[in-house]
Amino acid sequence: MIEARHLRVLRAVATTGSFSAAARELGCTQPAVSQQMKALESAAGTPLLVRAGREMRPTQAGEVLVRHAAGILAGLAAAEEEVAALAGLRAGRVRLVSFPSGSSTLVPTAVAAMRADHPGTRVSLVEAEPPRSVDMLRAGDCEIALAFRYDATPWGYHPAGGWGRDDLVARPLLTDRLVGLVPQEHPFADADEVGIGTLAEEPWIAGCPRCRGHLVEVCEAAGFTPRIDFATDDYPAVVGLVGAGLGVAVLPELAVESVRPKGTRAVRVSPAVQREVVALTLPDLARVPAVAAMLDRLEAAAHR
Amino acid sequence: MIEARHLRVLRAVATTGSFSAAARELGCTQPAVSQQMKALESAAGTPLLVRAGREMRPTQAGEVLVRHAAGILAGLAAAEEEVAALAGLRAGRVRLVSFPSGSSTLVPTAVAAMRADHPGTRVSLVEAEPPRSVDMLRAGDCEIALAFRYDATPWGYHPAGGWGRDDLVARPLLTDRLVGLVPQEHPFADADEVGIGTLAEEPWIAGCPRCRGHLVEVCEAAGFTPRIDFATDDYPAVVGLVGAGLGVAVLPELAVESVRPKGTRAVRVSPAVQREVVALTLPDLARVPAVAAMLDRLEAAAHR
DNA sequence: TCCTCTCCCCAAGGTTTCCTTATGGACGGC
DNA sequence: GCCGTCCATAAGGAAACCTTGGGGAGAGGA
Repeated sequence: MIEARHLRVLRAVATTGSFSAAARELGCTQPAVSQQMKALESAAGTPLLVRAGREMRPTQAGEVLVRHAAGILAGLAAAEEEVAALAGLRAGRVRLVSFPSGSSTLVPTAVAAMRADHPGTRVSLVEAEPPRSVDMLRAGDCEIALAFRYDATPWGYHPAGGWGRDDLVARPLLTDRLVGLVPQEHPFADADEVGIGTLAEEPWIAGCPRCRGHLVEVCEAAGFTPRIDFATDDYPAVVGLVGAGLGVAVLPELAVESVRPKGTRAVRVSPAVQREVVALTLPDLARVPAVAAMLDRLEAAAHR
Repeated sequence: MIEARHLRVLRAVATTGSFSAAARELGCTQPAVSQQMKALESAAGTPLLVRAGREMRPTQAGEVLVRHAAGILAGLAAAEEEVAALAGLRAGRVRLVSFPSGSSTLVPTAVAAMRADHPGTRVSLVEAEPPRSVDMLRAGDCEIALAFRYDATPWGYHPAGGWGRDDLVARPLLTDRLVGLVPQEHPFADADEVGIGTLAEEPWIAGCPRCRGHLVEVCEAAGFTPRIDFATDDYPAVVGLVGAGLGVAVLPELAVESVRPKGTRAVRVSPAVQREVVALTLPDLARVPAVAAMLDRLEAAAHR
C-alpha cells in the first residue's frame, strides 16, 4: 500500500536527483531516504530509480509515480490547508439555534464579536425552542443551541414522550431575572417590589408556551390560578398589550431591555423568578475551534 | 502530517457511520480504527467526527477531509494500478538500441515474442554502436543495448578517451562465428576451410569500423596486412561486392543468414574468429519487469 | 596518478508507531 | 430488565522507522 510519505520522499529524490539532497530537503538522514525508497520499490513491485553512477533517474514506473505524486500531494496539501483554516479560525461555519426573540441582545453581540475577531468564520441563526433545538443538535443540523429553562428538567425533555439522553454540554450564560410589567398608571407601577399574590385578580398576558406553563406553576404555588387573556411569544406584542392596560405580565429582563417599554413600568416581583439561559452543544463539537470560539463570545456577551 | 492510511480509515468511517463497521471493511479491529481517528484528529487540530449517541457524523473539518479523500485516494489507486500494470507487464516500454544490421534476425524474433506474450508492452528500436549505445544506456535514452565485441575490452571503451565505468549487466546472447565469403567462382569456393593466410593477396571488403579493425588485427597476427579496397557496414553491399568478384570478406554468420548470398560462397576460416553478442543494461533496469522479459526473449531468440 | 570529497549501501541499535487482545461503560432493542 | 452492539481505554507485543557508524565506489582536482 503506497503511502503519502513514500511519495514525498520519491518526489524529493526525483527533483533533487540524489538521496542525500532529498534527505536534506526532508530534514532526515540519507539512510532514511534509502529505506523509504526501498520500501516503495518493494510495494510497487518494480524498480523506480536507476542508479546510473551518481545520477538518480526515475524509471518508467518511477515517472508514473512522480507524475501522480504531484496531484496527490497537492490534494493532500490543499486538504491540510483547508483543515488548518478551520482549526485556525480562518474559516468555519457555526450554525446557531436560539429560542425565539430570547436572545435579541446576546446573539447579535456575540456574532459581532465573532465576526470582528475571526472574519473568515460565518455564523448562521435559526430560531427554535427545546426540545426541537436539541433534536436539531443531535441530528447535526446545528452546532450550538441556545436554550433556557426555569427548573432542572433535562434539556432533552420532550413534553409528550420522555427524555432524550442528557449527554449535552451546557455552557451557562446567564440567569435571567423575570420582572413584572404593569401599565404605567397601574397602582403598583411605582412599587419597588410586588408579591405575585397581589396580582391574583389581574388579567394576565403570557409569553411562549413554556413561559406560560411556568407562570401558571408559580402562581399556583402562590395560591391562585392566573386568568390568562392573551398568550403570545412576541415580546413587543406583550409590551403593547400591557401598555394598553389590558393586563399584567412577567417576562425576562433581557426581553424588557430589548423592547421599548412605552406605557409600561417594570417592577420586581416576589418570590424572585429567574430562568437559566445556556448554550448547548455536543461534547465533540465543543472542541471544534469555531464552536468553542462562538461559545466564548456568547459567554462574554452574557457577562458584559 | 496526514497520511493516506488516515484518509482510508476516515472514509470508511464516514461511509459506514461506525467504527466497528469501518474496521470490518478495512480488515482490522475496532480499536485500530479508534486510534487512527484519534491520531488524525490530533494531526488536524480539530475534531473530525461527532459521536452523537450511536451515530458517527463528520464535522465540517471531517467533511472537508472526506471530500478531499475521494480525490486523493482515487489518485493513489490510479497510480498503484498504473504501476501494477507496469509490474505485471500489461504495460511498459522498452527502448532497445542495437548495432546496425547486426540483429536482423535476433531483434525481430524477440520483439515478436514479446508482443505475443505481453501485448500491452511496446518495444522501440534505434541503431547505434558502442560506445554510443552504452552512453545512451547511461544517459537513460534506452533500457537495453545490444552490442558485440571481438575481445574482452570493456563495453564502455571509448577509442579516444579511456573507459567508462564497467558497472553494466551483460546478458550473453550468442557467440557468432565469422565466416569467409568468396565469389562462387573463387578457387576456394568449395573448400571446407581456408587458412586466413591464404587470402593474404586478395582484395578485402571490410565491414564496420570495429569489424575492420579486428580484421586487420587477425590478419596481422597471421603475418600480413590486408588490402582493403572497400569498407561499408551495409552487409548486403558487402555481399554484392563479393558476388561481383571484387574481393573477399569475413563477416558474421548472422549477417550471412539474413542476406541472400547470391554469387558468393561461405567458407570456414581458420583460425576460428568469433564475436560475442550480448545485451547490455543497467543493474537496476535488469529488474524492471518489461526489461527482464525482453532480455529473456532476446536470449530465447539467440538460443533458437 | 593520487588524494579527497561525495554519494550510496549495509548493519545494528533504539525509539516510536501501530495493531491486537482484554475489559469496562453506555446506549438501544426486545 | 436483559442482552447485544458500539466505543474508549489500557497493556502487551510486533512492526516500522530513524539514527549512528562503517565501507566501497566514482568524480574532480592537485
